[in-house]
Amino acid sequence: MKQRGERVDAIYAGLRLAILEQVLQPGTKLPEDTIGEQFGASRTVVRRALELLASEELVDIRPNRGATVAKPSLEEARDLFSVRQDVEHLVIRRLCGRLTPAQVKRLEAQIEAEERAHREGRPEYIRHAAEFHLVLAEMTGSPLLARYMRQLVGRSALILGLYGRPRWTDCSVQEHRDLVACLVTGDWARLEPLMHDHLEAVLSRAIDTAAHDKDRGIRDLLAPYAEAARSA
Amino acid sequence: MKQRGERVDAIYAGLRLAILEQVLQPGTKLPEDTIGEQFGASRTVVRRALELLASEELVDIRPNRGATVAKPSLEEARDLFSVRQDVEHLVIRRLCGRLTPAQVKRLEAQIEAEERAHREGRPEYIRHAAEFHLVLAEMTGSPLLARYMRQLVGRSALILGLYGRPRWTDCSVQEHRDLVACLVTGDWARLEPLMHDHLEAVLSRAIDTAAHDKDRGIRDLLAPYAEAARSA
DNA sequence: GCGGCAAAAATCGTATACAATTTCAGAGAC
DNA sequence: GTCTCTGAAATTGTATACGATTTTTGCCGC
Repeated sequence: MKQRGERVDAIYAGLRLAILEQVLQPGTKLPEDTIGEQFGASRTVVRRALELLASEELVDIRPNRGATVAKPSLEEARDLFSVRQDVEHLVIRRLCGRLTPAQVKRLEAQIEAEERAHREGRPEYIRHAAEFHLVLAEMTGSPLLARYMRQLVGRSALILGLYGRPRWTDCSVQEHRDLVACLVTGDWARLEPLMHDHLEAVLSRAIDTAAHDKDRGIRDLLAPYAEAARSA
Repeated sequence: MKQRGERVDAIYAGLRLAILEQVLQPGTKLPEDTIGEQFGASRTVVRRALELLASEELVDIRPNRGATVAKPSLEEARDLFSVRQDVEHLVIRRLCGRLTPAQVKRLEAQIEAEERAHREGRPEYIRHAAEFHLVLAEMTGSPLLARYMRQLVGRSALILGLYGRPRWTDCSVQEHRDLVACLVTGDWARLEPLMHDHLEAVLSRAIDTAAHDKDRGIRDLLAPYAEAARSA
């Protein structure tokens, strides 16, 4: 028997990817039996994987009612994005003007991969774009910051899948290039608003339009009742 | 049978407290059987509790070798403290000049409890002092920031227990009062260095003296060998 | 048809069983 | 005395069993 927690990791990674790629959509039930059957593992292992995902808030476990893919509210989304803004700010403050040549090369390679996928229409470009931010965090040399960023990026992806518009990363590639350029030259004055606007464009715009749509939706739903009340 | 994860929480909370109060010291082995016996629960439940603690990095789980109370290295300690500095900075930036009267009252009560415990020589004053920072984070209204702070504060306590000097919170009470005063008046210029120095005094000083001691320890250990080499 | 209710099915929470791995103690070689 | 090796004990990782809870189903009165 494979002893180590290798199995847990496999299921964890599989589910995580499925969630982030929106194969498993928010709200989907995740019964332990079914998943275990799929992966050829017992509930014990599946349970552990689900608990790991819950600790990243990618799945929601409610006592006695099982796990579902997390479905963050707009409020939670806004909280997440505001914290992410702050943490990304910390990251670039630590990196600005301090990148080694090797790091710059790594970042350029990352952007390269992103651009290629984007040009060829492959959907991985989203993952590459997200990874860019994770790589930045890792370059701070702070395991904690990297850990936080990993969670933040993961949850951001989930939320964008929920509320976002399809065209949410149109100009990501160029913006990432600009970010690296400023990081290299240490141009903090330009870097700071660049990152802020970049994230704002990708994240907040998505949920703001979602919020607008939601309001409109409610208004539409209420319209008939209002009319009835008026004519009564 | 009690169905809900209530049992897990009980064991989790119990172990967490024991670790933070240094009843269980870093490095201590935490066998699932023994703990289960103590709490009257099966390994399944204990395991889950240990995994929760591991996700906060209060215990260290190594595959097939069981769990031990975490024993962060000096490097990890420095990383933690630098991130904590940054996160505390985010917290006060969000709160400065925005506290409601109710919040101020809550903070004063917290400091009151801390002072009383301190004056009466009860060791809970450490917990109260730590809680002060957690309460601040919760007041931002950001569940994420609060979560991060909870982890950071917990791990800080663990590390201080490991490396800290006993007199580490001598002036905590007064400093906390000053912090609240600045938060109320919105005196950012004074607040920012106040918080920074407060944390620096409590956290970094502890590990810096530890690092110094450690170097001295190594030198002492090497002294005989050096002497032998010299006389050879 | 259609809400309400009871029984069945599905699913979860915990305990226990067993195999795999690690740890430890003691015997034997040197 | 110290080192190494071997087998037993301790401990973990996973599977399975079973009671408890939730969800679904099917039946009934209306």
